Amino acid sequence: MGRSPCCEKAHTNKGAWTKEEDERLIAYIKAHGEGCWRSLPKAAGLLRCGKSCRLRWINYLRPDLKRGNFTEEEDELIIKLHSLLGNKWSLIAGRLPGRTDNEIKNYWNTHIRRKLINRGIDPTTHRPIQESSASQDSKPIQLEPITSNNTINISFTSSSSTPKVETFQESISFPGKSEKISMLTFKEEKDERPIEEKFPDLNLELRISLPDVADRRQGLVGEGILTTPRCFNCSLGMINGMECRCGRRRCDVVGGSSGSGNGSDISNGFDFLGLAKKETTSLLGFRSLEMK
DNA sequence: AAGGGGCTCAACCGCCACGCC
DNA sequence: AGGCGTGGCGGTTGAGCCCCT
Repeated sequence: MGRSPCCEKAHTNKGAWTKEEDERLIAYIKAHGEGCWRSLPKAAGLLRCGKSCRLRWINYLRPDLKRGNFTEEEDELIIKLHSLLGNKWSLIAGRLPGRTDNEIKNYWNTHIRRKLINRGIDPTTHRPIQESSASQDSKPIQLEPITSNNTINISFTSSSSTPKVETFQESISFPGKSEKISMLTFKEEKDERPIEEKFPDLNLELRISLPDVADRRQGLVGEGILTTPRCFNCSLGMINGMECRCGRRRCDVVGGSSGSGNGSDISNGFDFLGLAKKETTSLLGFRSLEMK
């Protein structure tokens, strides 16, 4: 027995959305809010799968989407975030207001990959292509916090291993935001041991200062998409937990983020990538930072 | 003008995580 | 604890467009 289909495929439309379908979906979400995607198509009078409705809304119809070309700043930010996170498109999208994971994924595959290859950089490993293909002897790793306001601190410390390293300091700025990531990168020298073995008591900590979300929230309220301003945690997608300060809950959410709960609140010590879903600590799960 | 190849990006598919019962 | 339903994510596909010959 295979998996049961997510919806009754025999009675659903597929392929490109028509203008009328778009209008129906927008009207329904404006009236009733996002969420409960499975029942939405029927309620909205759409012959579409709930997933398809969700995708259409998130990737195309949301009012806070930024259409148009990526800027050079956004390019560089995507590259740096990708070097840090790998193909975690939703996390990357969470740091680019108005951009969707699908959009960034497409843009990466069509533009940035080629751009990096032209620069002689392997788009997967972010290392020079010759070096990358020759060996796996150096891994870019971020370490040691650079603490100040408006800065993401990324710590990577080990008390028991002291590899010989070259260090680089790098900053990632966020377009239209005051925050930036500062990090040091080091290259290890010919150490073939797996990362867990090299850093047995690995301590990963990600924090970020309060991003400026007022403009986005204001826009949604102005559009009539949000009935009340959401608390910061809700605006980051952390809608369903103790973090919520405005009482909003899943299915009570109207409009909002791409659904990828990213971001942080430095005052509470949330992980800036929204990776610690259950445990609201600032420590990241190791799986979330797995290196590809 | 035609057609073939490459590119773009919206949409789909399958899997996984999480919450609820 | 485990099954089920649902939402979310990343990889892939394919229609439409563009450019070159």
